[in-house]
Amino acid sequence: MELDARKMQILQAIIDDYILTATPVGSRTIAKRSDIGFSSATIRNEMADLEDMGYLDQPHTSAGRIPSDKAYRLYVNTIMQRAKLSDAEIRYIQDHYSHRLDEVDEVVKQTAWVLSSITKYTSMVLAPQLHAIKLKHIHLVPIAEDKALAIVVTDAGMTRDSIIRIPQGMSPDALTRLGRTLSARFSNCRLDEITLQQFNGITGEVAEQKAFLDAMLRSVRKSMSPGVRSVELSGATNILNYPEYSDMERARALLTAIEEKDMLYRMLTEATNVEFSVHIGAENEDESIKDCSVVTATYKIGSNPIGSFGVIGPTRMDYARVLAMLGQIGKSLSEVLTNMFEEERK
Amino acid sequence: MELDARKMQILQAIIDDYILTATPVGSRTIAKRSDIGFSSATIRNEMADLEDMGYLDQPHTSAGRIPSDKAYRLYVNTIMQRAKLSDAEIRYIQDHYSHRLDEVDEVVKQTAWVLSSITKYTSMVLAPQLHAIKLKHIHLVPIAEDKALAIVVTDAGMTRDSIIRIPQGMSPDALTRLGRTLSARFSNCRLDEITLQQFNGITGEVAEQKAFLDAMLRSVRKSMSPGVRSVELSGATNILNYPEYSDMERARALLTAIEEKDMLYRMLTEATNVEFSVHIGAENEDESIKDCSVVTATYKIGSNPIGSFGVIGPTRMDYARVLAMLGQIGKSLSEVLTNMFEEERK
DNA sequence: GTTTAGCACTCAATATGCGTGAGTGCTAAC
DNA sequence: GTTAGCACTCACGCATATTGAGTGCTAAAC
Repeated sequence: MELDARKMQILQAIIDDYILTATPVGSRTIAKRSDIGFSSATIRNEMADLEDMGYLDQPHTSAGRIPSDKAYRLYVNTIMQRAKLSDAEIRYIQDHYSHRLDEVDEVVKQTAWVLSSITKYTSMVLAPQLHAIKLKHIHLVPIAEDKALAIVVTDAGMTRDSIIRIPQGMSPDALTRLGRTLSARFSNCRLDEITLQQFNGITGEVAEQKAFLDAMLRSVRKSMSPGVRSVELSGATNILNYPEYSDMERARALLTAIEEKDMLYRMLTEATNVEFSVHIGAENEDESIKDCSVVTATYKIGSNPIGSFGVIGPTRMDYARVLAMLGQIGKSLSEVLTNMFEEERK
Repeated sequence: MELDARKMQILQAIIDDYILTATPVGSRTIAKRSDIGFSSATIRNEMADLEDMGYLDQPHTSAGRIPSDKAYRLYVNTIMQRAKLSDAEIRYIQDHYSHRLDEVDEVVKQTAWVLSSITKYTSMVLAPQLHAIKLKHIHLVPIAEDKALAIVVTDAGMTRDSIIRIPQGMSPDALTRLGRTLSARFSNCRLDEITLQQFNGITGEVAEQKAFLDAMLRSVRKSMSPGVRSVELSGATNILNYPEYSDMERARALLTAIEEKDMLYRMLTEATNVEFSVHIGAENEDESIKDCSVVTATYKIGSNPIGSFGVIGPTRMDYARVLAMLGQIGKSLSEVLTNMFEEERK
């Protein structure tokens, strides 16, 4: 059987309607639309075909049809065109990034909030994956007899510190010098590219301090990589607004899975590799969200994709609009972060 | 009417039963308990009295009685005795604090998790309110032409840093000296006690840098006070397990209010002043949780109460057990934090 | 005077049955 | 190929019993 233009048109009409109403769509509903020139009977025949082809499902014999995952996939891949946001929407997004945001954490939280408030879905934002960022300086500041503060300043101007234990007998002076040596050696290296082997390049006074350097590197790296818990959620309860989750059991299962964050972290990390991603229903790896869709986008600092964010919602999501919104928010978010770091840098 | 021993006994039986079952308790149910020597008719009479006195409510004429807020208040104040946790429970709690926890954030998150997993309620933990902690050192480290890192080391060994802009023309040397002056002046002061006025005490080379100092103080203070967003939640979906929230609308309203965190922050900040607090139903200020109970406890670093944590659940909460659990967790939490800082300190 | 057995009554919750309407598939005519 | 028409299906809503847990009251028993 052929998926001809008319079938396509009818399928789109069904998807459009179902996204809006969440109720199975009947042939008459479609026939009544002004832009369709066929009777309900004809449409019924086409719908039967579409069902055979796997694009439509029927909850029970006397109900209308609902689009299958396959239909949404077709829609996203070939039918859909990127929606254009209204001026008001664009302004809404920009406004929420216009006031001063000092901390990365704040920006992340703000993004999650804006995202869920504008899409009305559950949003998630992965904090910037800073280990991919380049080093600029390492300062070692003694703060106690056997303790020092390792301060890492990145290419992008961001700093992180962590407390490390100093080996016995190392003078504050030696510490400062060590900091300088390390800075010179690793300036412009990515944090996750520095391995213990590379310390071999540094000889002389540092050579004996392998264990110390190793501990330091680990400590610094740990403080830079935010880990599972750095997924910021917002609007989790939006889920409860969609009729597909009016069943308590389902809603609870989904909310519990989301609250866990593990899965989200995995998905978002994965998603950092592609500018946009759309996972529809059963395409999702994780059992607990096989009846949801997940749409993500990335954000950048400068031109490096450094994190991702997205929404979780029912499969009858308005993909076109969501993608447009993600695009716009990604733009604003990238700008804010880039400015933030540009400013630090100069 | 008098609240005699028998009424008390019956009331307690009703509360016990209702906490367990969440269904209105009838006179026969109570009469069947082996430790009650009265017939259902007698109990019915007493129950009518208790209802008149405001300790019981009746959802409708042909239903049993449920305890009122007033009854729970009486229970908590006079009837209840602190439960004793089983060895297994105590071990469960201790085990979850036994492995290495490096960061305060980790400890806070861990606490929230343990709390909700053991109580099966929604838990919340207010991050340590560090502005109440005493300063030890202030380091000022230049990191760029016009930028420096202000590192604050507290009495308790914790460090925080923030980037500040250096006034034009200040040499790295002057900066270091300024750090030393400030350290000497404010060592052992509480961060929230340092005001701009006190800078008057510092004259000489610092005198002209008022604006700079002010900015620095503000910046440091900001990085120390965690703010509204520092309420860590866990087990929000536990709420959905309780039949009192099987109504979607109610559940959504409550979850939304909790997700907001604003209210929780207010309550927990308040609660930091008292070792334990119990707010039953309508005793809560906030409209959205007037049918929940909130139980909190504080935790300490050394002997200073520095934060609080607690659970939100239905009013038919098992207060005795919850209080015992909060006590035990508070103990472990305080120990971990105190050790963490003791260790840093030495 | 207090307690209890007995009984009539109430009312939410559950089950039962029926009408309604949205929707289908099929067939025959256009 | 398209469409009108018709018989059929089935979830949903509604009204009507049925049930049973629980009450309050009264009168007898202790």
